[in-house]
Amino acid sequence: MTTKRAAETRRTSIGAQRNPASQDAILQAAEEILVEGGLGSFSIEAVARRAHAGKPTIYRWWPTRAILLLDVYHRQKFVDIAPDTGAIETDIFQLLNDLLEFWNTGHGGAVFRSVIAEAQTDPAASKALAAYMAERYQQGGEIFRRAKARGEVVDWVVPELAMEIITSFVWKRLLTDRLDIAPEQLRLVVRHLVQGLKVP
Amino acid sequence: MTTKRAAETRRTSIGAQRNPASQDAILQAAEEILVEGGLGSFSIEAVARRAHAGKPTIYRWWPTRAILLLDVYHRQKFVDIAPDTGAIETDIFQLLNDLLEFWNTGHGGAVFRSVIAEAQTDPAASKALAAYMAERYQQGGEIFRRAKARGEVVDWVVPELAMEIITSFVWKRLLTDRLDIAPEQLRLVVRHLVQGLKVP
DNA sequence: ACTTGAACGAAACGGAACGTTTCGTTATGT
DNA sequence: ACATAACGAAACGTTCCGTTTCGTTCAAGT
Repeated sequence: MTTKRAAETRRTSIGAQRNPASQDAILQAAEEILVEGGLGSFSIEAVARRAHAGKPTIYRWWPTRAILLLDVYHRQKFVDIAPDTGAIETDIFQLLNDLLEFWNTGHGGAVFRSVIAEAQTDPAASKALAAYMAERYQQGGEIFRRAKARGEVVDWVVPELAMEIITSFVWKRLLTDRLDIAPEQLRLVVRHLVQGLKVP
Repeated sequence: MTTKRAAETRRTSIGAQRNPASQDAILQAAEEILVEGGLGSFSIEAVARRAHAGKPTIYRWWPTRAILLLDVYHRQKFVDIAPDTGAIETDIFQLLNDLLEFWNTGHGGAVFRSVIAEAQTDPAASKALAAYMAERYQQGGEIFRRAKARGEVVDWVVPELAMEIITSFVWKRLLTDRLDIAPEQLRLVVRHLVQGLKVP
């Protein structure tokens, strides 16, 4: 008997290389803690305990709390950022609807909230979040580029800016715990948002 | 000599009542720490040190960090939430412009960011923030009620919802450190936001 | 006038999480 | 075979938590 106890469950080194089992266990534990208790109960100690991992192992691969959070966040399956229904209004409705469903039903909402909160403290997290969002606007802007090509949207619309404006609303709802938006209410919101962008 | 040292600078009890001097010193120290170092360096210990106050004094009047933050926040001088220029577009432009200036030049931005971040951890802060925002939308909605009375805005516009949508954009900019919006760019944003709400 | 009681700043408490170091073990790469 | 590196566990000193204890300074009630 080489170890004192719990030898059967203890993960150990697989040599001079990263252990994927440890990586998975840590990321899963981090996500679980975040979803169950929110950012308030999220600590490296807690993650290490839950994952049965050593703190140095976590610090080796995720130097800061923010980096670990972002890694959890990026593991999430994401919704289609640029649906193509043929009309701008239904495109936006579907985009926001998918996003709300992803945040409400999955773990995405809790994790994303935490990332945003962390970005208010950690400049590195803030930068990473900004880069990510810029990419999202770029991709999502495709909705408006298509609509402009169809002649559905006026020419002064800036696709990336329009995307930012539109997603800002659900951001705020996420951060203020008011994601329970009924479909007809969401339709009204979309109307407020895109009515003025359409060609009269 | 009754005290050992620093007797000349030490605030003391003024009897069985709250000491306004201590209250001021604590709130000012809290604001300074928040502005200088952000929420990351904001702790009750740090505030007590800076204010030369005892921790029990702080905990007596501000039971939680969130309550202290909200108190600092409410001390700020606020911009006019419902300017009346006679036209919806210029009303909104002025509102957002004033808000941006307040956040950029004063301490309002840093403090408000911290309140939002704190609300992601503390449910009580979240509730207080939600109540405050609801009141703001109610007041700011006056812009749209006036515009509707003038026949400038279509009838399906919901004043409070429109206000929430419009302020969501600057919220997101505040939280992602991108408040440097040039006047002409802000004018473009306002155009995106209100063009569709106007009577054709 | 005297006593009671509450607020004040300072100091110290036990507990939790921080980020780091030390250790013995495991297994890869040379 | 041997150096190297990752692993989990344990312990380190530090910081902040929220609370308690202490001696003081006064206002309020008797």
